[in-house]
Amino acid sequence: MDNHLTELNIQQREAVTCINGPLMIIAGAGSGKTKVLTTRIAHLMASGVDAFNILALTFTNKAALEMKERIEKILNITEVRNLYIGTFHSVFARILRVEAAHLGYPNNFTIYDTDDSRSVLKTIINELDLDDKHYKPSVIHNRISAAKNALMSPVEYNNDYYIQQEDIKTKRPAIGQIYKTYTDKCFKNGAMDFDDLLLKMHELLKNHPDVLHKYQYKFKYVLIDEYQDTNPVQYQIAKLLAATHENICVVGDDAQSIYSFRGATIENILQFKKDYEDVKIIKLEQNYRSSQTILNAANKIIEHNKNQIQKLLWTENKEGEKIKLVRTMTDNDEGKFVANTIQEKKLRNHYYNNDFAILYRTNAQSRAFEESLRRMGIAYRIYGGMSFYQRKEIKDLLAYLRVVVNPKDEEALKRIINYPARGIGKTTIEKCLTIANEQNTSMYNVLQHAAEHGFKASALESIQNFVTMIRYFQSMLSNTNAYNFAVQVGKHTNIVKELFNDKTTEGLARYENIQELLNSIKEWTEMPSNEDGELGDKSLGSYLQQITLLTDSDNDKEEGDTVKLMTIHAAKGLEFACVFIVGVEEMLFPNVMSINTREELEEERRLFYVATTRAKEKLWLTYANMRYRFGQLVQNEPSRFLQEIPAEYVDKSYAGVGARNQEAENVNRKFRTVEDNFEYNDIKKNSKSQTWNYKQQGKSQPSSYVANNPTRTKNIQHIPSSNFTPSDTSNLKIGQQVEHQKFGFGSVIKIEGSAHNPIATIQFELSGEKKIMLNYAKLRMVE
DNA sequence: GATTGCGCGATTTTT
DNA sequence: TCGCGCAATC
Repeated sequence: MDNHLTELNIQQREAVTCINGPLMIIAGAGSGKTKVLTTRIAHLMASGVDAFNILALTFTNKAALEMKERIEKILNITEVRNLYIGTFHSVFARILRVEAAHLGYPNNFTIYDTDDSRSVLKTIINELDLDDKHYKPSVIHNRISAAKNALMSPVEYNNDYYIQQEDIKTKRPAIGQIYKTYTDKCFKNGAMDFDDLLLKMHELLKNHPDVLHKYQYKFKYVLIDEYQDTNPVQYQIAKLLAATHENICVVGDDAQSIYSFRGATIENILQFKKDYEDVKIIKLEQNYRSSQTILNAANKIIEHNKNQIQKLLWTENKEGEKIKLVRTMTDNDEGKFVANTIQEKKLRNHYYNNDFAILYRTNAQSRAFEESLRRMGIAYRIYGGMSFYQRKEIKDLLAYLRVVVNPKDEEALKRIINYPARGIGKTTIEKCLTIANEQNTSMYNVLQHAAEHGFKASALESIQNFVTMIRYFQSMLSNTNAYNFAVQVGKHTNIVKELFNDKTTEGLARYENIQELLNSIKEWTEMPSNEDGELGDKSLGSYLQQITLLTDSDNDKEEGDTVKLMTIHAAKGLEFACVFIVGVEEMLFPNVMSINTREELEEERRLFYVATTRAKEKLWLTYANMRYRFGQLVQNEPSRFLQEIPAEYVDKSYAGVGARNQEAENVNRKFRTVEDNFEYNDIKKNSKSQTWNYKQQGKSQPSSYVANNPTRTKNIQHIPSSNFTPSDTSNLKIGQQVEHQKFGFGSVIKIEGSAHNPIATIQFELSGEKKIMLNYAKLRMVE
């Protein structure tokens, strides 16, 4: 332990060893923040603090995991397991699971992700007969989220004059009503959304002194990472938890606060000093990451912000190269320049793809870079986009698990009640919902007593079969672990089989995704737990709660050597040898949406600061004269931020129009043959099946690109035989060979549905299993 | 039930 | 431009 202390500088050591009382660490970019936090926790334990009494809150699972791993290197593993390290959301979810009854919630409450929340809102908006084009669920959700993060209840929302005026101005006066209905509905469904995890935690501590005391006593030491990004609820919770012992240590950097649009406020940093009289403040100002040039430039940039805590980052690192400013004609040229330059640097300076990051302000900018990297055969990976758990097939299977665990979960129920199709159509579902509303009960409860509600015979039978199935699952749940259970559900519902039979590229990917999900459940089931019951809960309910809080990157197994493409937001906390900040233009960066107030502009500047400080050795700033935006060619001025960097740190020789990417283009030409060899290597390194991380659902376009993949195929379209004439299918039999104009040849494996609307399930040779409505589809019987 | 076609809208987003 | 969501078709 002691030798870990010797590795620290004076300020870092002080931050680690000063264990009692309130402490605020202002940690500049690259100043060894994580090192300090982890060493501090290790030091606490070495000083005799029990792991069970330490709570460390982070913003991302990734940060939590990294901390855990680092502490494990210092301490033994069992001890680390007993620590409470996690995101605000995941830690609170665990506590709420234990304490749910105090709030009238079931232990197995569902956690709604953003999609679920929006879907609930959409239902409500339609029920209230409002126009969902004007009352867009995403907009409403943001508004409600903001209210929750500011600790504002629906009642307070509706009584707030200023808020009401705002909503009237935007012609959305019903938001308050929607908020109220939404809250009620979530409660009825036994569900909490992301914001509720914070809000309910606060409510729990605020209204239940016994519970508050329990956790105050338990968490004698509280640590909070990325403090500049906390919002008012998180702030209040931290304050409550730390009130007895006041052993609270927060780490943050006001200059890196970039999430104010999500309710985060730097106020919390300023308020901290007021809340705790004897607060100790330590500044970490030595930067271990960047070259002097890069760091000096960053310092100069952030100086333009009025609102900030004074500090000056310095480094002992080498001066390094100047920052290269690059102007290109178009956005496509920008893409080419970056790809060419990466190629050049790889060859000349022996960098790996992993050393490069391309950072942009908006996701839409990624395309030009994807194209040029692909053309050059450079393996890359895009971060952001659809997460694994948002995929349809994953959500479908999870929805079954959710309903079994919490039958009140209406969102999940609606998702699976007729998937795979089992004859419970729209009308039946509508009717259930109406009855549930009238009787103020859950939809599942209506299904359970369907016989009393006068459904027609066929619908009633389908419903009863469905309920029987769910009951069967529920009884199974008590006899087996989460993994076996999930496998059984997949089998029993035919979901797995259906995907298995779909031989299209997308179908294959979906099948693999399901397998991946099952694997992850298995892994989770087998993961060792701590000595404390709360973290050792291996039930399915506990799994579902934690899974919702995971994001894409949490599944991210290190995969190959790739150039990283991501938004600047996503890059926070990361570092790369070589960084390209692209699209450094007015209207883009700073973004048009954020140039109206000083606050907005300063946040954009902090964003630019964050981007700059990601670079260790080399930094390029690029901008284009013209680029396509929303299909229109627009001309942009270079960003105002560029002028904020003193000329002495910048190499402008690439910024002249004529000179633009000549050098890189020459290099490119010269090394073309070598490049092809590289391409081959990239394929090999990167061609392990990457089944998720697709940018958009259903598209077979992996965001991690495999160079010139020869196996990539378009779906083969069937060309109908010349003698194709539709047959009369009224007495189609199982086993009959048929031809479909599009799907090709196949054989009938099942016929269901009513007499006037028969549905045949046909196994096609090329297209997999399909359900065909015989009234519409043209089928030719093959002799 | 599943596929095609049109119209619309389009920052950032740790959970 | 491009992707999606919903309505019209098979």
